[in-house]
Amino acid sequence: MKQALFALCRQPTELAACSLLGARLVSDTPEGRVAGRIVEVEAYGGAADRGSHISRAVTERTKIMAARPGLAYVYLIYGMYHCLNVVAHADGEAGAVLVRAVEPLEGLDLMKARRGTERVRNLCNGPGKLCQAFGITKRHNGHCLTEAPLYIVPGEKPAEAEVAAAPRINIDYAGEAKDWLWRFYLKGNQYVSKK
DNA sequence: CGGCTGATCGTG
DNA sequence: ACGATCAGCCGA
Repeated sequence: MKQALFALCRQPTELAACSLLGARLVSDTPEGRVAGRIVEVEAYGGAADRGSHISRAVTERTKIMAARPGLAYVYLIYGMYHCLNVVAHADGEAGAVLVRAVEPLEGLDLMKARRGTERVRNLCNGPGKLCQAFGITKRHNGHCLTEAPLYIVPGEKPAEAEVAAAPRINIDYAGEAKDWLWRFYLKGNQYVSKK
């Protein structure tokens, strides 16, 4: 079970990204448990991917992208939101998968309270939103995602026909890499962040 | 569309 | 030390 996530994350980042679709993300806190199904991800690679944090420089913050597959890379964006990534890459490479959207399954009331909305579709349909709903902060940076209190249970890899590939969002600075089809989501799923 | 917000990182 | 930048979200 734990080996399953490690094996999934130890392959080229874009393949790991696809394979994470359908997996279950669980967060336990003193306030309760929330859980959901991953429905949208983006792959961010190593030196060759100008959209990726680590391609600019290997720094204290970004070096985790080259660390052990299966760890969480959580960072603060725009001063107020967090983004959850899963370190994933082939041996000797670097990369991480951004979890962009989740379909809420468990702990809906807690999610609603944390998010300040009653609309289920607005709870987890964005990387900052799902971190808010799941209580994910920089404290989870470096945490191993096979372990409580924040963990991922891989599911069946979705059939290729159910997966859509698209350019990644908000990386205009990434040169030619901005056109790479490294965003993946489940076709027709209503909890995806954008159509 | 614009405002919010602060860690991060290159520059001096 | 300083300033530019930013893999978002919200409300109008």
